[in-house]
Amino acid sequence: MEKKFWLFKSESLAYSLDDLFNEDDQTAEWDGVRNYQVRNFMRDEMKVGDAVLFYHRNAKPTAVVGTATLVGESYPYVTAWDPKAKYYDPKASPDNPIWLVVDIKAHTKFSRPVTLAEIKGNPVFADMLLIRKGMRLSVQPVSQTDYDRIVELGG
DNA sequence: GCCAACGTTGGC
DNA sequence: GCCAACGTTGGC
Repeated sequence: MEKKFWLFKSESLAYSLDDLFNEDDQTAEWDGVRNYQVRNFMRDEMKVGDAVLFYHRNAKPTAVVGTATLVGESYPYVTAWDPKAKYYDPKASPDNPIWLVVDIKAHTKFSRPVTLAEIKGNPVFADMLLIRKGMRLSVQPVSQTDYDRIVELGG
């Protein structure tokens, strides 16, 4: 299966790339997805070894700050049907989990953030979903070309 | 904190 | 199946 490339948006105040590096094995469950398009990406397209750009929103500045790696395929978010769960969804059930999670492992921290302003200002990134209509997707595919460019800029 | 853009829900 | 109301995202 061909390797794919993604951009994961994180609320940096709630969960930053440093937090991910501080986890055991630098690995964490990416939960809280509540968008069907993103769910379908997770279900249908994410594979072990896919590469992830880690993006901080609500940071100063908003920027891609490093990379991570998908360490497993998606699996049901089993606590969604538990009323006490952080991301409780009354429509979820063991027969119909609805929502999925994936595990990602921190890979690199850029020597400098690649800011949204920089990406917007550079015509080579004009096709990125990040700055287009799909801006609101919290997880989105990126092309290998754009991935490589951003990694090169970030060092 | 504001608010525009977009997704989801629910009445009909 | 339409679409208005409502909720969420996310840049600023």
